[in-house]
Amino acid sequence: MKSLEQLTDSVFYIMAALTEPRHGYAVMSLIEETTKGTFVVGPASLYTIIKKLLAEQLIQLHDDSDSRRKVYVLTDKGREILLEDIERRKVMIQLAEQGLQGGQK
Amino acid sequence: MKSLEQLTDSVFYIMAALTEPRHGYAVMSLIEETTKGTFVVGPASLYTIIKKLLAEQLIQLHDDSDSRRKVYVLTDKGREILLEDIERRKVMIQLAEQGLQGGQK
DNA sequence: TAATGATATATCGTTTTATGATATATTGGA
DNA sequence: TCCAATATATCATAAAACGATATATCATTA
Repeated sequence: MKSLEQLTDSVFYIMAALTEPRHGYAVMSLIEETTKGTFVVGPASLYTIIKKLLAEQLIQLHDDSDSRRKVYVLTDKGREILLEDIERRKVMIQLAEQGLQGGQK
Repeated sequence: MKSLEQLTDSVFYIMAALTEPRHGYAVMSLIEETTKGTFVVGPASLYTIIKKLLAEQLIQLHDDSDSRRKVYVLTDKGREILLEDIERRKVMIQLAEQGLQGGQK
């Protein structure tokens, strides 16, 4: 994520999970659940990415973090970037589907 | 792409472009055009990925390749995997949008 | 016809990103 | 009290992507 122009899939999943305040472990579990185990973000990836997102101020520590759990949530900047990336991804899918249709001819 | 369970964005874009027979340079140009320069796959990434996709048999050399241009196209396996990944990505976007809506409350 | 810019493929070396393995500590049952 | 689940964290490594660069061809045009 050197420039955060585009989010990688892992980063996207994590940011999507942090549209609501959640602690790291909950983010991991949520991604695994919602993707039915298709996409797994292990602890190494998770905390590496969380560290970067904090540095980029796309997420922040939420109030009700205690010593045991650190709760994170998207910043406004984070929401904005997530929204932009959603749009990019929609176009991306559209392109692929167009291609697949065209090929059927 | 160690297991091709999920495609990275770059791989996805390239495979989407190869729903129709195209040579490498055309793939690069197409991605740049269709994403309005948002996403650029340079030659280094392109040919690295093409090499892998060939090895995994998700793309193949197309008939009308000559010495100058190598034309590639998705294999059936490639189409299948691209389709699966489109579905994954749709769910992914849905999750993010749900989160953003919920947070608005 | 020589030069130029666009087309086209390719690789080397490095950076960036992701992950497996592992460590550590806490909490809530059985 | 033992164990599984919860929870965070890092190290070392692997995988993925990319900048820079090299090389060659083709079409245009000066």
